[in-house]
Amino acid sequence: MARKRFDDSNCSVARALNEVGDWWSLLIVLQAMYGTRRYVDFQKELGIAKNILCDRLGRLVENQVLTKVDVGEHGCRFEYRLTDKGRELFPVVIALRQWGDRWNPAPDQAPLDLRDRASGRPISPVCVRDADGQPLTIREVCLPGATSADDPAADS
Amino acid sequence: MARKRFDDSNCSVARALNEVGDWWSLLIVLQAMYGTRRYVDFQKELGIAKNILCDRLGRLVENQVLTKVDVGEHGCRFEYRLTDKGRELFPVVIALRQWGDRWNPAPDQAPLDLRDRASGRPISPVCVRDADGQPLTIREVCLPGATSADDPAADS
DNA sequence: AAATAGGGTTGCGTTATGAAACCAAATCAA
DNA sequence: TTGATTTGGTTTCATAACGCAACCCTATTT
Repeated sequence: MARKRFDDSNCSVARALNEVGDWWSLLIVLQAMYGTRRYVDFQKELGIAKNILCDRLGRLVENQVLTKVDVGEHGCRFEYRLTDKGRELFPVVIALRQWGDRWNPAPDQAPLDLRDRASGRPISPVCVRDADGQPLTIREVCLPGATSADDPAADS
Repeated sequence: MARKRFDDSNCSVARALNEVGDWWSLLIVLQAMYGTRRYVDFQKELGIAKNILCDRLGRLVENQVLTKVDVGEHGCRFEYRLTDKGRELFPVVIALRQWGDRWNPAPDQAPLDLRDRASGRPISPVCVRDADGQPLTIREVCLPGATSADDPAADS
């Protein structure tokens, strides 16, 4: 009946998706990372329905991904700002962006490249690394959650 | 009316979410990374409704995240296997898992730790790195998609 | 031939989403 | 001081998605 939630799942991915796993939440976080803070700006940038935006902002605040701050300006009374928790979604968002750019490139534009503010050089692809910083593929990692002895990476 | 899709969005995150941004798709990919390949096993492990599972598997195959392989075994005629595209969601899934473990730890169990299969040592936290491999926070990265000059990382 | 298992599809009721209308507080303009 | 604007919502309602159970078809065992 009700959409399944994963609050009590023993899988941390499921618990994470419970907070930012719907269509809009992660896009709101992304937009916040781009600097958007105000309700109307989220609405304009994302083209999201107002009621859905209210719901998602409220839920993100509730889950402490955003904080709602009263700034007493003209008709701009609140700002939604990333918390540390929200800010730490940065690798998730960037990994997703890189994946999207790699496998579903926009037909008419170059992928946006992110650069180190200090050096101006492009950032590296986000990847899983071992303790020494060497990149690891899925084949080289033990996945304790695995339910079979099969190689999860095989495709033939 | 219709749920919004982002096929033609100029944002690669939105395009990525279009393929794996719903409640179930990324969990199916995760389960596939754990080694699950068969329809019934996905259903058992995830507790997902059969019609939804059909829809999601079909969509993931359509988007070339999984391939459907006919293996002529007893009552186990198909396997769904990760493609290269699907396998490259590894950093996304791991980053999300680490975020979930850090900010929403399961009350009754230790976070599953992933280890380098070769050395047996735990993997590093997934993070965004500069060209030299040094970790970068959001404050140290230029975000060309930014719509304002505000510091997106500020929380006060 | 009958039972079983895998892999679905179909109905049906509940929930979520999207668009537009409406509402209320605070500010700005006249 | 009155009225128009802006921000940040809530309400209403139609449509789409989800969850569950029941059913179906094929292939394989027994």
